[in-house]
Amino acid sequence: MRAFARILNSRSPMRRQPRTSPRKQPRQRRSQDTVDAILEAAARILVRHGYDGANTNRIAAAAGVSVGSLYQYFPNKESLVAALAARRAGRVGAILEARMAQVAGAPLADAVREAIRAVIDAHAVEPELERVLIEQVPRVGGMREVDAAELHAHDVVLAALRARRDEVAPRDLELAAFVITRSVRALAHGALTRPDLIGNDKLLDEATALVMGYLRPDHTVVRRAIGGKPR
Amino acid sequence: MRAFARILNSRSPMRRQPRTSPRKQPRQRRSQDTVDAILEAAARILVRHGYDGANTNRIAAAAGVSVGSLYQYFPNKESLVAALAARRAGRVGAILEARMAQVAGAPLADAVREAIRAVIDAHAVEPELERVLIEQVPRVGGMREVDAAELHAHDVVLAALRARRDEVAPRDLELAAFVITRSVRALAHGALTRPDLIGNDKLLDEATALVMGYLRPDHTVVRRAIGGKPR
Amino acid sequence: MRAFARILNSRSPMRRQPRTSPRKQPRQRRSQDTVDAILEAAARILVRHGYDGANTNRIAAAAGVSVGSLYQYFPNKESLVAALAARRAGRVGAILEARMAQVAGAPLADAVREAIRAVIDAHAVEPELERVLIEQVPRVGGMREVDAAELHAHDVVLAALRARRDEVAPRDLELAAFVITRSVRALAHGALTRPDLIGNDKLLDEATALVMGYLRPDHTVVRRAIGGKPR
Amino acid sequence: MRAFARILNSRSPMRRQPRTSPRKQPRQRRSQDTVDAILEAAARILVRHGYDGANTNRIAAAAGVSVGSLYQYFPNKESLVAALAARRAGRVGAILEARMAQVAGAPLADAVREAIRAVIDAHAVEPELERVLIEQVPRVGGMREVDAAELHAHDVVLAALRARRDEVAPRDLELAAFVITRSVRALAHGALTRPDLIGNDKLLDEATALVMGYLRPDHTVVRRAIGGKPR
DNA sequence: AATGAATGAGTCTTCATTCAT
DNA sequence: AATGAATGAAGACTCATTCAT
Repeated sequence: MRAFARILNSRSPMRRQPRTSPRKQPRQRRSQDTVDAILEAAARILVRHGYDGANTNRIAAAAGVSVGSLYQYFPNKESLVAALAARRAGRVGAILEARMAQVAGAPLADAVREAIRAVIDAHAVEPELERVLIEQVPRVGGMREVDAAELHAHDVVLAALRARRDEVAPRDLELAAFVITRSVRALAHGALTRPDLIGNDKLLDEATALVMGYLRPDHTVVRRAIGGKPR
Repeated sequence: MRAFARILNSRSPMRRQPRTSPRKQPRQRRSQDTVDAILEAAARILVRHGYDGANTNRIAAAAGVSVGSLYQYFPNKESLVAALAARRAGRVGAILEARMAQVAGAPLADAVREAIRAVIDAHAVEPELERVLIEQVPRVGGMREVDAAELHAHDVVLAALRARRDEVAPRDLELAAFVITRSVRALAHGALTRPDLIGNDKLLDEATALVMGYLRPDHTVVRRAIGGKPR
Repeated sequence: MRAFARILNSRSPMRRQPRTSPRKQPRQRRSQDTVDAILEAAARILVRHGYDGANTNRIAAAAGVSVGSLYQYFPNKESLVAALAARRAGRVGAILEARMAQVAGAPLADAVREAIRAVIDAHAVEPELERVLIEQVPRVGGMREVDAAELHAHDVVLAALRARRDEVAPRDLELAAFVITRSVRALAHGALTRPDLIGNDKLLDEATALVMGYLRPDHTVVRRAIGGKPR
Repeated sequence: MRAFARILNSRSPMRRQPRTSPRKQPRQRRSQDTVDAILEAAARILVRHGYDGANTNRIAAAAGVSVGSLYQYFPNKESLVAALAARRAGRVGAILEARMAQVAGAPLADAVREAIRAVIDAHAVEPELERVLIEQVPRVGGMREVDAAELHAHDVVLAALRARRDEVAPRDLELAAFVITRSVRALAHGALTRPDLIGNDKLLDEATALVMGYLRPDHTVVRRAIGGKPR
């Protein structure tokens, strides 16, 4: 009963908010391979055809499995995007957290710069997929996993700010974390469409200047050492 | 003949990129009313049901016209979103430009603050619709109009930066415009989901601090006069 | 939003009980023709392939219309059966009521016989379709229309019994109506699978004897005048 | 290869009529337990979700076995219903036959009453399952087992009528058996939806009156002793 | 210009059944 | 014997779009 199963999911009139979580955990080895193949294929198709151009049959075919298998593990099309997004968000979060730990003792400017570098790099791994996910994730709905990841980044930043409470100007650290997280992410995403910002540190320089100027307004940024006079 | 129509439109493998511009300009007064009714209905439906839940028949019905009439003025579903987005972008751009002109002679800090206020306010007029558009616009494709609007904002900011070339630290003004435009927009959008930032100047304070810190690293920001010692 | 629309329908865990009522009333002449064609085709397909073997695409094709048109007037497959059943039930009810009116003044035995004849005849018009409907109707769910028709028959019989209150033995007339309605219908249906009972009055004789024996236990039935001694 | 399998089975254009008999007889004790578990689960699922909502995977899961095991004993979904129906029919038949034997020497009126009581009672054991089976059995096809059971009831009644040939009015005893069997079954089924007829002898009284009036039109029924004058 | 009936390709999703392990 | 992952044909249903009226 297709209709029946769906009934359980609806919440708001705006969105049907279908369960985006995987249907069942693969237990056997074979299953895990299947799941991986499906996810890889989904990423590929998504990149090549966009969300609307991707359909579950196509994805299954590209994965070399039957649609049935796909639906064995993913309750619907959206959950595929959700899984991909969750995977990605997890990676970004892990990278960020690791780098933050590394630079915990470094001077603020260095720490900020390295953290931002981590975020930019993390977002640039699979830029195509990244872009599709950015576009599609919001419409796929609640997506608790992704939200959780965003929150995670926010928390990591917040923790770092608290640890350096006396070094930074903003008093409302929660709000500061929001401002920083949002801005840096926006820049990292924005870079995806600006080829001139890829492969060099230009964006990193600017983002660092932006955040440092915010955290330490009295701070003098050395943007480009090369022959530049201090600004 | 849907498939057929698509073939004519497709350019990249990724996206079919159909024409998003209106089909024909309404000339008579009655026509203009019809177009407005359709657009209002589209906005309403989009807000209430999301892009996927919106269908042209439903929109036409909500507008009190027949589907046929809808297609008289809009070549396809996406063009509706495009029109809405263009309309909105136009408004934001106009507001920004006007405010910029007003504060052209004001001190930098004031100018920045007022410009940001304009952007935040402009984005908060119809927050629901705003959110839907943010979510859907990217997937609707190129959307020249919207891109144009974004570009317009960018240009306005760039022009302002050039006019104050000697007052601001960044040397690559184009890049600076990118950084500022992106960041502020991200914050304005982010506010949409944070009720605590609506109806007060908290976000405005922070955004101003962010941008000013970027433009004038040596600048001392007065965030909240309330008992705060200068940072 | 397919899923969305469905949510509204569910009631018991047992059955999704989708709306079986037509989707919209055809207004134009063309529409009515379409609806008729669909219904005719549905009957044909149902008879030839059974409920499970019938699919909406096939029915639409047989009707010479597109699936879309079918769904314009019928929300789902089941509603087709419902419409057919309702139509049929309506006819049977009308015939029964008319005949009842005609024999209102006749002797009880004659009235009973004629009413039963009406029922048997009504059920034998399209025996194939009849059989399919009998089989499928119960599973198609609540089917208010059909229930209503059943109720109608029950009411007609009950009214007749009340009018002849003093002529009939049973005291609980409502219960008697139930017994009679059920039994006669069962016999009429049963005849569908017994070729030997078609085209003659054998079943009519027996059913009349059954009902008369029930209503007037003291009554002497003349079953077949042919050489039979009174029973 | 579902389609393929069907080709092998199809006989009439109307129905594919797959084999409904169990696949193999369980020999070991464990196997029998498995079969029982499956049947119980099938009954449960059928009652709770209806035929269409029941699927073999679900049934297997509910039975605590794998689908594979299910298919080890039942060639297809329909055979499950068939098995259930056969089981039930067998029980009803056995009860009827036994009761008939008991009242073979009793006065006709008593014999009839007791036989009917047996039928009503037998049908009321698991009313929910009963209803599902009534609804679904016809569409599951020929169902030899069930037909056989029906036939069995018919035969038992016919035999009894023959034994009392001189006591009963109808001359065509085969036809009389048909009339009686059908009517009583219809009433027993009908009672399933009338709560007021459950748990008392009302229906039994009426059914007895119906059958006795048919068998002995000259017979005086004593329906309710309470204050009633003989009818 | 408007209407709204008609279209039909396309999509998601299910589930009976098989078969490698 | 049992398992349960995999299969994939099949079907219900939607909705952007067209076009006769």
